[in-house]
Amino acid sequence: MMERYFKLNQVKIPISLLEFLSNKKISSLKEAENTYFNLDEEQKSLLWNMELPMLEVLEAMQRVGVQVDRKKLLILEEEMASELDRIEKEIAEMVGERINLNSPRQIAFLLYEKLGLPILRRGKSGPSTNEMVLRKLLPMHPVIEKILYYREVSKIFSSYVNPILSGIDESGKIYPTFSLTNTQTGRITAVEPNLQTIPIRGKWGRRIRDVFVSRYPDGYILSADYSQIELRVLAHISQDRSLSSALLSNKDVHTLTAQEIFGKKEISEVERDIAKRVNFGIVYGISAQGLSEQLGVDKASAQRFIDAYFRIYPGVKEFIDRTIREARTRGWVKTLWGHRRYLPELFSKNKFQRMFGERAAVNTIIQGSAAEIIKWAMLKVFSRIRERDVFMILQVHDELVFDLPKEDLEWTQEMVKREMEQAVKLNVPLKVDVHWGKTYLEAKG
DNA sequence: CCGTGTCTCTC
DNA sequence: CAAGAGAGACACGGG
Repeated sequence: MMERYFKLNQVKIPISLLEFLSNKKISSLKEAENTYFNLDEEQKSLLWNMELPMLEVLEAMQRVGVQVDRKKLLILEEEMASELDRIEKEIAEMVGERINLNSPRQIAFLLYEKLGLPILRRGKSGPSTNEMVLRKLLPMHPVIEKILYYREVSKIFSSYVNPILSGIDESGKIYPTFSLTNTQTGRITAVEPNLQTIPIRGKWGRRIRDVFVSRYPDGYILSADYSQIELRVLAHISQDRSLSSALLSNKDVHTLTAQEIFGKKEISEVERDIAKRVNFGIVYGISAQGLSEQLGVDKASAQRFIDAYFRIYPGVKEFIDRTIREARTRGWVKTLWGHRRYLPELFSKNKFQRMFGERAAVNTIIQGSAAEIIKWAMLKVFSRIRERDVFMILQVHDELVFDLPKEDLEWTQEMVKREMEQAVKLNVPLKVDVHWGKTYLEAKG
């Protein structure tokens, strides 16, 4: 699609950016002009100091592309194709017929009609066969395990192996497209391919990461990611004392939350995992319903976890209440640097819609402010690498990825860590972990 | 061909 | 049912 522009003193402003900042669809140049002059000072400052400069950074990243080891990927393609073929035959032998394993409907017929397994959950168009359900059915029939494995392999094969192979140019690179204006929260998105969702767990997923390499013969891929950036933003905005002091002293927040929730010092892996999910839940705008699903416990127990959380972190509770109150009166929320999200859902007749609006209000402030911090960091880092052989190749929400010659390794890791950690000043420190290696897989620690 | 639903991957 | 933000493959049904 052609990008539309609004011209102001020789500067071409993409209309998408005006739409993004004003949360409004713009259909004519006249409307763009009105919208621009109706932006408040904070939003104009965002446009000129953040979004327009970011456009240049993203355009540079798109031109630079990402180097792929084509030979490695071709080997992987063959291995996966024969693996898929093997599983398909095994399943056919087991159940006596060939079915399309990509079809949820055919899977459902096999499991619930033919094999008579219990229906644990229904969707809009029939019984569910999603991963959660299948895991519960695992002990009841040996074919379940194979279906799950088929899905794991075929997902990666069709989403990554084929698209990446067909996207490679003569120099062995792929060129994802980044968008600044696609999300409600200010995050950046990537398409064709979506390199923000490259698998990380599982053996086949790791093999995909292993095909992304440096463009320099002896070069490195370097990855720098913020540690707990959303919790740090939450601590900063809410000013909650326990959360802030935990992050100040670099404690493991999930363990600390677990210690407080369960009221003891020694925390098991399971207990820490529960606390971790509660911490995430807060960032997502928690509900007892949602948390109970995540944890596999009843709603009352989930509610008890939430209550316990708010007793330990009362500042967070106040932040959430204040946010929803303000959102209801103004109809919108804003991030630390002033990006707005309008929330008409808050005034819906539908209860779920209203609750959704409340969760989105909380989440947008946290996720959106974190997105702004990374943008500031990208701008600073970009200005320092623009005359060098170091390339910024990806942004994955809390992570920046670089491709660099061997001799720039020390300079880059030191510079990136400093610029990211000092990008903005919060009430709690920002922490960045840096890893590097010959491939993107190695660069993830 | 296109929209909708399901599923699965990321942060 | 339904925890936030996304991309995208695939099946399927309507046109």
